[in-house]
Amino acid sequence: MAKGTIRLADVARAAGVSQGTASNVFNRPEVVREEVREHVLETAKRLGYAGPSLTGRLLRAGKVNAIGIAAVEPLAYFFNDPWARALLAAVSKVCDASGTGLALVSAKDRQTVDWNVKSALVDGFILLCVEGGEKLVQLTRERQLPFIALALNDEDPSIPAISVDNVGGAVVAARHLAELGHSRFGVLATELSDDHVGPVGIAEIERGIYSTSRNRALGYWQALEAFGIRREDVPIYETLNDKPSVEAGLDYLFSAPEPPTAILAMSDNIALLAINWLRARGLSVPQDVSVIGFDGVPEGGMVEPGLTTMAQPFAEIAELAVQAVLHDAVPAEREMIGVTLIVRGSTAAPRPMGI
Amino acid sequence: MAKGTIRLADVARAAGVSQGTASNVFNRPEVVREEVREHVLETAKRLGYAGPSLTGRLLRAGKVNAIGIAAVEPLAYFFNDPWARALLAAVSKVCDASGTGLALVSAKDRQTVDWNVKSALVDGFILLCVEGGEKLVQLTRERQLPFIALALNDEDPSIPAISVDNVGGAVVAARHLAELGHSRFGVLATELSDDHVGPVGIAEIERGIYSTSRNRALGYWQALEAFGIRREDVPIYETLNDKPSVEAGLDYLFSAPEPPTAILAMSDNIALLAINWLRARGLSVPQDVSVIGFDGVPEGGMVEPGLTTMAQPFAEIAELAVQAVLHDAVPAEREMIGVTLIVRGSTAAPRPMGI
DNA sequence: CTTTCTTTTTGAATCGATTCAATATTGGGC
DNA sequence: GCCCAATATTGAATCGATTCAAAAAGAAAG
Repeated sequence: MAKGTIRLADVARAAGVSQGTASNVFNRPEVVREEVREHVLETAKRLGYAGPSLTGRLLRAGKVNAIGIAAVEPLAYFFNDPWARALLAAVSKVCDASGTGLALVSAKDRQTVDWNVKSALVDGFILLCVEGGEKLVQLTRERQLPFIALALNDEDPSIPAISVDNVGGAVVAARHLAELGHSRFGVLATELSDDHVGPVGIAEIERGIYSTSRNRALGYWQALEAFGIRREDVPIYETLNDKPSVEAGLDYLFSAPEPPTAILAMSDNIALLAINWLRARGLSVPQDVSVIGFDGVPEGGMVEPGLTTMAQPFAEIAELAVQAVLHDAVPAEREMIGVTLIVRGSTAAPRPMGI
Repeated sequence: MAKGTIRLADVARAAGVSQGTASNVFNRPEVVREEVREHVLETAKRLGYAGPSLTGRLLRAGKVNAIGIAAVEPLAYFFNDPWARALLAAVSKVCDASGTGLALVSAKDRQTVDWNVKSALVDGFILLCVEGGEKLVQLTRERQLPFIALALNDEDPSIPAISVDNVGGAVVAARHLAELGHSRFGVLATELSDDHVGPVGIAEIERGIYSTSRNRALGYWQALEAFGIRREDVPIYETLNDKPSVEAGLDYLFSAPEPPTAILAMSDNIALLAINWLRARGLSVPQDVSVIGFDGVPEGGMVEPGLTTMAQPFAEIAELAVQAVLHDAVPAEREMIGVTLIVRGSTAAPRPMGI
C-alpha cells in the first residue's frame, strides 16, 4: 500500500511525451492519436499511476461536485433525527440524479462547526438551521459559497431560505381536530427560546425567538379561535423534542382536572413519543386521545395507528434547495412551501361525553 | 453573491507585506507581529477575502480531513437502511471526536459509482460491501487510498476488512431458540447469490457467493444439529432484505403442514418485517412464534415486543474502521469481531404441544 | 516539389496557496 | 555605539494538474 508518488509529469517523461499530451490522454482522449494514447496509458499502468490527482485538477477547475449539509448538531444527528433523515433522503435522490456528492459537515460545539464549515470541500451548502441557525448562516456567508437555509428561525429576508408555511399548516392541523369535535386541546411545542422547558403562556409564545415554533402556535390559536376556543384555555408545554421533555409535557397536560382529548404536536417526533406514552398509560389513540403531528416523516406511516400529520413536501424542498446551491441560483425572495394534511389513524372524533 | 476573486497575493500586496507573511497571518498567527497581523486581517476584510482557498491549501498539504463512505446503493440507502444507519451513527461519533468530515459516495449503477469513487475528495474510504462489494474494492484499490471493507462477502485475505463472526453469532442465535425448546425452525436469509429469491436447498447454500449469508446458515445448522435437528428439515428462504420478498418467504414457511414455531432471520430488518407480518396474521410473538434477528439495530429495542437479536458492536467496528483509514494503519490480518446475544421479548418457549 | 490545410504535439503559463532558507529588524547587554 | 540573539519578514520554489498559443508533422492538391 506504499502510496506511490507518481505524478503526471513522471508518466509523461517515461512515455516520452509532453505533459500536455499526457494530460489530454486522461481528459480528452479523442484528441490524441490512438497509438500514443495506448502507450501513455500503458506506461501509466506500469508505473502504478493512480490517475490525475484530484487536488491538482481541482486547483484549476474549481468545482468539487459535492454539496455540504451543515447543522449545529453532532454528526450522528443526520442518521438519527427523523426529520433530518427524511429531508436528506430526498436530497440524496436529487443528488443521485445529477451525480453530486454529499458531504456532512457538522459539530455540536460552535468552535468545531466553525472550522468544519471553513474547511469543507464543497461547492455550496444546505443549512439545517434547527438550532444555532444564525451562527451557521454567518459562518457560511464568510465562505462566500452559495447556500440556502432550511428550517430557519429567522425572518431576515436577506438570508436565502426555503420555509414551510408553518402558520397555514398549524391552522389546518388544529381545524382538523376541531372539526372532529374536539374542544380540549394540549400543545406540545418545539423549542421557543434557548434554555427553557416547561409550560409557556401567551406572552412567552409571542416573544419566542424561534419563529418556527412561534408560527405554529399562532396557527393553532388562529384556527381554534374560529371554533370559539380561547388561546388562554389551550395549555402549551415547550419541549426539547426529546423523550424526557415530551414525557414531562404529557405529565403536565394530563395532570390537569380536565385533560385534553386532542394533542397538537409541533413535530412528528413529539407526536410519536406522545402516542407511546399514552398507550403505556392505558389511553388508547385515537379513541381516548387524538394526536396530530407536523412534518410528515416516513415513520408516521409505519406505526400502528398511523400518525395524522401535516406533511412537508420533502422532494420539492430538496429539489429546490439542491438546484439553488448547485447553480448558484439562490432565489431572491424567500420560498414559501405549503404543507398538506395527511389523515391516518391517530385522530378521530372524541368519545361522546360521559362514556 | 458575486464570487470575489481575491487571492492571498492580492491581500498581501494591498497590505504591503509579502505573500509568506500573509499566509502566516492565517495559518500561524502567533509568528507574525500583532500590528502587522491586524493590518493584514483588516485589509483582507476590506477586500472581502474569503480566507485561504481550500484547494490551494490542499494542493500543498494533501489532507482533506474527511473520509468517504461508499456503497453500491442509491445515496438514500445511508439514511434509510437500519444497518447502515446504525453503523454510520457510530462512525459519526468517532469522526466527531477527531474533527473528521464524512463524505457519502455512492450510486446505484456501477458506472456512476466508478466516477464517484474516483472523484471523491477524501483521505480514505470505508466500504459498505452489502452488494457489489468486489467491484467497489477494485475501484477503491485504483484510487490508492487507504480503505477498509465492512460486511464483505469475500474471504480474500488481501482485502483489508473488518468482519463480524457470522458463524459464531448464528450458532448462538439458533442455540438460544433450541434451548428454549423449539424444534420447528424456518430461516429467512439475506442474499446468497445474485438474482435469486425463493426457497433454497443445502447445495445452494454451500454454493452461495455471499459469504455473510452462507456463514450464518452454516452457524444455524451447526447449532441445530447439536440438538438433533437435521439441516434438511430446516426450510430456508432467500429474500432481498425487503418487504415483498420477506412476506413471500413467510407465506412459504407458513404454508407448510407443520409451520415453524421459531424464525431465524439473518437481519433485524427481516426480523422486524416478519414480526409485523405475523401479527397482522393474528399470530402473536413470542407466544405463537419466536423471532430472532441479526445485527442489533436500535429499532429492535424500540418496538413492542423488543427484538431478540445478535448485536454487532457498532461502536467498536466504527472505531477500528475510522482509525485504520485515518492513520493508514489498515490491519494486516482480517479483524474478526464477535457479536452478542441480546434477549428481548420476541423469543420465548414454544406453546406446550396441543394448546 | 511546393503550398495549403488539418491534425498532433509541445512547452510554458497558470491555478492559490504553503514552506523554508535567507535576510532584515529589534532589543538587550556591556 | 557595537555586537549578538532572538524575532519578523521576504521571495522563490513547490504542490499536480490543465490550458492554449504556437510549432511540428502529415496529408492532399496543384
